Amino acid sequence: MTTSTLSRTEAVGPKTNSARSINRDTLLNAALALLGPHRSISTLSLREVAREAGIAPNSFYRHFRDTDELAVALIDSAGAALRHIFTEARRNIRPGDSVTRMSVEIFMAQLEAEDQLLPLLLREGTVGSSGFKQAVERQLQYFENEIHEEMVRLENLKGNQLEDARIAARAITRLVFTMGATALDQELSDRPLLVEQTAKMVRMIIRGAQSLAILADE
Amino acid sequence: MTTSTLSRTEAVGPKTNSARSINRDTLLNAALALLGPHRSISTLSLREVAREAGIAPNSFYRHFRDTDELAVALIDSAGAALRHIFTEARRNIRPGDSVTRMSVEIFMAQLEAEDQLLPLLLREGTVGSSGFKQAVERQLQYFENEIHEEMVRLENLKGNQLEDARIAARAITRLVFTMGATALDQELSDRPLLVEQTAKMVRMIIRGAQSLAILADE
DNA sequence: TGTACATCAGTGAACGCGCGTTCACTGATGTAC
DNA sequence: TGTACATCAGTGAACGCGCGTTCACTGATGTAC
Repeated sequence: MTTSTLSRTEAVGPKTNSARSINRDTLLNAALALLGPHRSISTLSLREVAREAGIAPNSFYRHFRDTDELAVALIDSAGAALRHIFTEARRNIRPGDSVTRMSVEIFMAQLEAEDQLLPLLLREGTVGSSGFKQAVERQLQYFENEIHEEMVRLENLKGNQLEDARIAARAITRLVFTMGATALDQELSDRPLLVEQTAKMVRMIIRGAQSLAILADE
Repeated sequence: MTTSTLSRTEAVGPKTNSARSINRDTLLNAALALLGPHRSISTLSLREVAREAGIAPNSFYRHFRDTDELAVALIDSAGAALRHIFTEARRNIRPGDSVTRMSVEIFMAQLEAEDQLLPLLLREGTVGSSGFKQAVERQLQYFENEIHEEMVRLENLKGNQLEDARIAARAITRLVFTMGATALDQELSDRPLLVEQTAKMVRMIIRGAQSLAILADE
């Protein structure tokens, strides 16, 4: 996982050539530092990122073919961060409402992460080159699979059936990320409300999926 | 509502000065023509739009202060298109599943509209200037209100209660637009499946909201 | 341990380009007397 | 109906700027003999 604040040209001395201190991560962090609610990945310029990273513009090419390749790498980093959060969430699962819990955990992680990694996944997923979009879809797929797996596991225990658990998982995925992206634009004081709302939405979907499954059984 | 193909400089003769044929709509349509799945509003340049519209770059300023103002106008057009679709959908409502029906109607309208108006509402809503974002939120709010109203109306008839119908309406809104935006990037042949999935998601939410309401009653 | 060489991440200078914005202008249309 | 004037949507030329990309380069590091 990218840690978002690497040493970045840590005063090895001015103008030290070939200091070997710059690598792909340095550039990714520089890009992250430039992003924000009003700034999307696709508007980042090569020169800008290079400037932020403290290297000459043409040095960028030593690490990435172009800014699109950097964008994809950024998304993959976000995916890694996501995986990390899942692992943590699993560790603290209480039985009963763990899907909701996992989802909300992700939601909150989006809000609290000091880097802007996670929001990229949905906020930016709908615009950009096709390579970039595919990278985003790949990561969302992972989220979806995790949620699905967890739903099936829990519902097997309970003896219920879930109709189209996969569709429910997909709905949850999209909702959580959309709400997360929305929340980032809101006042800090509104966030607890949004967290609660999102949890409710997730519960509705799960409950609805169960209910429809029971109907289908009869 | 913007009709997406106005007469656009309809051969009045070459170089006819002050032909009065160019207006805000002409520029909006030019902008629309440039947009597509890989092109977001925020990347449109003033010169590009002017070129597409067939006017000199500086003439742009006669109609809009800058491209951001044009972006907001575009979103408002999308809102008008949305309202139109709602009116149509209402006209053909069958009792029983009309919220789902309305939602899916919107979803399909997104896919079929030859102009790219509707997708803008969610696809682009998460990036851009704050003025732009607010414009998007305003239009989504309208969608949400319509769905909410319809849910309450129907459920009153049925004698059920809906817990947090507003939250359910919000969830439906976000889902429908996200799925619509996703669908635009997929193969045409995959779309029927996505329509069905989206309908199911909406049903899950409605059903879940009902179910949670009944629980809360007991 | 030395020497020769390949590799690799960095450099400054330069290119042509599209951009947003400004300027002073033109000529058609609408309005007042 | 004429004349004078204001308004308004268009114009071409020019500006300075940041951009992506290229070039030939430098000098440190790693490897072979």
